[in-house]
Amino acid sequence: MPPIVELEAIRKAQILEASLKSIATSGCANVTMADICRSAGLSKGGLAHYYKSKNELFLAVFEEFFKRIFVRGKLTMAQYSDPLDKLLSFSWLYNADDPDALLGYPVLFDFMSIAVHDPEYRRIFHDWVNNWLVLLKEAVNEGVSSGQFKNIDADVAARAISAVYQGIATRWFLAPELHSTPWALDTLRRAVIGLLDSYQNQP
Amino acid sequence: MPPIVELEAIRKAQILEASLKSIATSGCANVTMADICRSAGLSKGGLAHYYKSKNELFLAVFEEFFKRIFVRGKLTMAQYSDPLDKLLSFSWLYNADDPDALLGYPVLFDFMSIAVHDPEYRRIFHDWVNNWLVLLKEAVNEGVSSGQFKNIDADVAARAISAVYQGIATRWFLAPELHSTPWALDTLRRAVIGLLDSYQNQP
DNA sequence: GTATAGACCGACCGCTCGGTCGGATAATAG
DNA sequence: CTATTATCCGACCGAGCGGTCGGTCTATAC
Repeated sequence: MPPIVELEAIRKAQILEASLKSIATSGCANVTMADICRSAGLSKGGLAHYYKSKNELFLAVFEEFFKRIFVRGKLTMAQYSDPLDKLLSFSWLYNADDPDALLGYPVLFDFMSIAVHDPEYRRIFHDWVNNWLVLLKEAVNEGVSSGQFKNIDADVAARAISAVYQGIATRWFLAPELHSTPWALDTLRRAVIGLLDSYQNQP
Repeated sequence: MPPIVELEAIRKAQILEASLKSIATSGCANVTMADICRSAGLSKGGLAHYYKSKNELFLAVFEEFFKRIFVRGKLTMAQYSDPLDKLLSFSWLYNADDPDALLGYPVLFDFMSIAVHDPEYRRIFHDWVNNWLVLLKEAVNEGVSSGQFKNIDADVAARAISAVYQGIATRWFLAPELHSTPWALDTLRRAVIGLLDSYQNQP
């Protein structure tokens, strides 16, 4: 019997954290179970006790990661009351000193490249994006209710804003020599405001 | 001695095309040399005669692919005379029936996930993006010269437009249930126009 | 004719990695 | 105390892969 009741939860958290770091450092294709064991401070058998296969482990890692990032985004957004501020509240995604960003992008790029060929991964991506869309949609609708935004289809606008975030992020992270953080923040703001204006003026 | 003088060029093209298809189908991490040999109609030794290692082959595949896509974009853009039309001329990127798009996105996602961990891949990505930026910049500058656009920093605007293309593309390809082609085209247009307006009104 | 060299083949080698399995340890149950 | 069960270890297995290498074939050179 386990000496600690929550041992399983603790171990799984250890393993997931170690896996996340390993994946972010080396990339999914290069990470071995041995790497993760070393990073987690467990043996092969010990790890196998909690996750039966590499695929099962990786799926858990990605789900956990997406959940974490989403929760953070939700909390950050909740700190703002103005709808536009809410829509622009994800600027920590373009902060080179942010540990979530530094870990997150390598993991996200790896994830997407697998999702191209794996329906289960694509489903996770779909659900994750959908969560963001719901969040953004709420902010847009707040603006519509308050009269700050007019005649905006919140669905369409949320999709657009979310996609812009992702595009800027991709460039900012993979080609930083060409895309500075100030550029990213300025572009985000202009694009979001430009889109909102567009929806209001040409519904 | 070779019976055909350009045999090497022909074989290399065969191999690159076969590799591209294999990568797009299975993903870099899953493609084996044996797969590519089968697809190219060559033996292992025959392939090794032209490309010494898997890494060398893959680098050649990606360079060739990026070149091809860029050339197409350049030619397509040249068919338009209006600067705004030029900036919006890459809509074939959101055409689900386009073979370049269908092959291209899997390859691009794979490439980016490798680029995260490989400086040489990142350099190739950097150069590729830069080519697009030059192209877009020219179009913006045409608009500035003609007076159609005013007070626009072509550098900044080109980066923004290019990033928006990429963001929409990512969503459109990986979560098509949430992001239809009409949405992609409409969002692209609104974002580009919105950005141009923003730069003109708040330089 | 013979010699030479490019083009290509495919069996083989060596290595890596994911997964397994018998066993050790320790805490609890009875 | 013994029996049981969760936890964890690490040696081992087997499959798959990239790359090699001796050999074959063919066309050119002489």
